[in-house]
Amino acid sequence: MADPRKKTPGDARSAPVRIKDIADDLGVSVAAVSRALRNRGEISSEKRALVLKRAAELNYRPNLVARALVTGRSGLMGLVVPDLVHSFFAELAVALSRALRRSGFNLLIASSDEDAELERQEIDRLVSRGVDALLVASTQPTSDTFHSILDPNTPCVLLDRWFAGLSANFVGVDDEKVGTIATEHLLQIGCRHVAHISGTGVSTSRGRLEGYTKTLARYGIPINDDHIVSVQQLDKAAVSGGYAAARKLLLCDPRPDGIFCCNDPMAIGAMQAIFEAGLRIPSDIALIGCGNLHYDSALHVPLSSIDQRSEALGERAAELAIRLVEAREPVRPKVILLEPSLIVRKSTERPALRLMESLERAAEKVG
Amino acid sequence: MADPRKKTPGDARSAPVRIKDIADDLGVSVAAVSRALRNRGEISSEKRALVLKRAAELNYRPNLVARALVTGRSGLMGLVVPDLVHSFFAELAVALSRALRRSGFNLLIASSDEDAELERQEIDRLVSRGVDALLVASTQPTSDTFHSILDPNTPCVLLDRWFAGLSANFVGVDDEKVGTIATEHLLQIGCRHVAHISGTGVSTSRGRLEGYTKTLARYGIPINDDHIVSVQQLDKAAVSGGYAAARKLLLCDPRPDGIFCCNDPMAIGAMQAIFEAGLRIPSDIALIGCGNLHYDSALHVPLSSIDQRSEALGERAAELAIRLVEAREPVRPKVILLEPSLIVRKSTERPALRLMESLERAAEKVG
DNA sequence: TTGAAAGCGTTACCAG
DNA sequence: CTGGTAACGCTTTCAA
Repeated sequence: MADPRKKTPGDARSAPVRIKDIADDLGVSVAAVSRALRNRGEISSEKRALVLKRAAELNYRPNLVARALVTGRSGLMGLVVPDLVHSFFAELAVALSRALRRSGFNLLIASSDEDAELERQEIDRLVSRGVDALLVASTQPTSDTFHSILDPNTPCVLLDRWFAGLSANFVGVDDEKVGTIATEHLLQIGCRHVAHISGTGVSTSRGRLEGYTKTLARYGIPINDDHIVSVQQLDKAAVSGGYAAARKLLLCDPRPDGIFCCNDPMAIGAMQAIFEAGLRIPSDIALIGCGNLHYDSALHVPLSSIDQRSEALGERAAELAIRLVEAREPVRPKVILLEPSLIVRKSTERPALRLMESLERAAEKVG
Repeated sequence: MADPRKKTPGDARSAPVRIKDIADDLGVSVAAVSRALRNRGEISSEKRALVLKRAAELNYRPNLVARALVTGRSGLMGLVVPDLVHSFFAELAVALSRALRRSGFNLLIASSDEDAELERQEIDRLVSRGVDALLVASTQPTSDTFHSILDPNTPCVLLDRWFAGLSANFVGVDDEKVGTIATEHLLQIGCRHVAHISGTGVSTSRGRLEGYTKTLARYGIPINDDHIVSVQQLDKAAVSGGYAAARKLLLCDPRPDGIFCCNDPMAIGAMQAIFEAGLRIPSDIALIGCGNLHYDSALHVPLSSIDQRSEALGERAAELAIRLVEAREPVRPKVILLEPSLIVRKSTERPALRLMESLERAAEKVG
């Protein structure tokens, strides 16, 4: 007798086994099998054992699509980032994916290419796919456009970037502090003319710029507008953007002796420009980036950076997203601000600092 | 009048709008709305326009989960890699994701952590989720274990790594050629003692090793077993593995004057070991890796590498996977081998080579 | 404890 | 061209 569920007569592929198949096979109801399989609801332990055994034999795989349709929960989370090629977002995606897996969620990743409209489409699509929550490093220009995109039924966590005035879930670092730490570090190693290569449009750039200007002010240093250069494509063309910006800075008078870059790829571009100009790092110009990417320490000159804690960020975001999904009712938006930290490498190591370090090391040994 | 579809009485969230809502609203059948929305089947253009307009007004989003259940196609592809933190796989994931998006697919990414059992579980789960195809850089030890994992109804494309004797779809580079190009390059720049830091267990390592030994043989150079060091954790701990392996190599007599590393992270580790030993690259030891990662050119010494064409690989794999999904019947397995290419950077630039290059450049100008 | 049956939102088949 | 309606595989209520 031919199996009516075979796709095509000559096809070797057999249809996947369903709950009903197990039920028929065992002469019990589908309800019982469903309960046994998930170890839920009332069921005798003998029957459960029987079902489990048969399911294993038949290599039964639950159809998660069907389950999602009836339960209204897919076990999927959606991640939207501006550019997955930018290592910070790749690292973030990895951390998120890891953390979510532990709770049985899978991650659906979409790139917006720093295009607000494309981001809208991707979010729409993820919502259509029934993701239980959305995690997005948004590229929207304003809080309004962002809000208009969201689906009221899908909880959302903002990553890395936030919007003024928008009450939303957010996980990221304190960007003003990022700017403060970096700028202060450059000042403390003796830089007199600290420049900044900035991004545009997003909260991270604004916050870091603010940390930069406030710190200079606090140190009584006048702000030189020429020493602040903005790069348009924050992530997509960061390296070339940083390169171009640094070249502009090198023409300034006075020439900067320290540059704080909005992110590490920009710093890599800047590094290249500095070398091409025949200058040395850090002796002529000290350089610090932001993101603390995995390969920073292996760069031409190992790059000092501000750690944005991509791993912790992923964990905390996953945690928060899961809590939102679990909550039956809407929950008050939560903001998680992680502390950025300074990672000193060769690109900002000046003799003075090296001296201090060796003193500290000596002190450690003594203590 | 209370909407019976509201989740909870006090809840501001309203249930998503369905086809049925539009149908009721317009006084037409769900079938008509469904057809209009997808622009399929017979339907008058006036009615279609009407439906489309109302759908837009109501901000209708198709429920892709329901659609997947009935059509048996999810529009999802599953990617399984050993370690997403390894840049090669991150770059591959990005390329794949990009290519798939153009055809309306989303990508579900899972990491196996180089654990065969975990890989099995992840594949199971992706199949459960109804992915239309699987793309996997497998960590299984043998062709048999791999085959036993697969679902007969879900087409699969092997990425980067393949299994002897398994007739399957595969997209990757020709690994023996990788080994040949790298080894030959080191010989041609004048290395007399070329060592190899190898991986274990997977086809890529075996192929590259084979290219290495065959090339030495072809040049009439006896193989020195001490000059071949294997690293266990191919991707998870590649940097530290490369570091340890290089340290071992530095103790050899004769000491290698050129090292071909199985991948770039290993080369980064090796680079560190070489510097720590007070040696210079490339003058004391030339170094070449494999993968041509984005940041290679910004490293301490810009790293020569064999390009594995992660972008093209993603593209071709996406293409192939889509074809498999589209095909109604099983299609004969296809193997796509991409040509690896040599990327020369400072880590293998020897005076002799520079001379040759300038000669070539001069020749070009003349020609 | 058990099983029958009513959905979940969509598509696809058929009869008008 | 149109509109009922039966699936898709599963969970969950409800009555036995």
